Amino acid sequence: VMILRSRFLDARRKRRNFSKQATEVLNEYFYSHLSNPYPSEEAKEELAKKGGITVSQVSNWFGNKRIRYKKNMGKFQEEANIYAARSAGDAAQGNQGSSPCTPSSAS
Amino acid sequence: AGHRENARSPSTETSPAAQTFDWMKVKRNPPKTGKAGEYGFVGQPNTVRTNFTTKQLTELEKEFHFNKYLTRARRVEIAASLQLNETQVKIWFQNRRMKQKKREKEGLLPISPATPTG
DNA sequence: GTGCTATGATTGATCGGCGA
DNA sequence: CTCGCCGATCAATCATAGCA
Repeated sequence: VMILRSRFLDARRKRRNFSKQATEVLNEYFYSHLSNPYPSEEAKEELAKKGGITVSQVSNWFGNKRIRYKKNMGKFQEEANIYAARSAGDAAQGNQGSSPCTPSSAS
Repeated sequence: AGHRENARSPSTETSPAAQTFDWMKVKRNPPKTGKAGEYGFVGQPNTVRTNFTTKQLTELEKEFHFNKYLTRARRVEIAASLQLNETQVKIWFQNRRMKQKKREKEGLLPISPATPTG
């Protein structure tokens, strides 16, 4: 390696942390669907809108979150508890029957 | 489309907050990029993501501008020219196309979500 | 001003589904 | 049945932000 790495370093890498609001919405969904944190395209759009970020950013967030969560589950137990308590009563844990929860606010 | 798993680990249920769901156990097979002619043995899985050189990327991009899709013949030429696998060239073009699509999509409505009566 | 962790973005390559 | 493409995702890494 050495060398060559001096790419102009695409300014793209320039990033800024998401707002508290965005993180809140994302984490809420993630832990509310910890059994299957794979939001559909629609759900992503909804989350993007609520968090004031783009759909791609939502996808990136979930991608990173999933990988990092399973790589260090212990590190997220705290967060898991916090958000789990907030939604307490959603499709999250040993929920096989899956309730017909469809709070999709119809306009 | 994607995974549809939802199984939970049979054991380890003492923790109420987080079991071990199936998606957490998902593991990807190691890359079979059988990279040869560089180091080590030939045909030995690299097990690591290949790092394309600037030259290779430049050539690939140039070709991409020429045509978004490759023909078998063209692919063989490029692969040999850049010393890459045909599969790598194929995959690169696929990822490239997806990237283009994403770019077009983003530079279209991220600024004006048209939110009437928010 | 230095060192480490947290986090968003990038990207080569994989997975499953489709169609030719 | 094989092969390329698409869409989504994985997994490793880059580069920066944030904190002590």
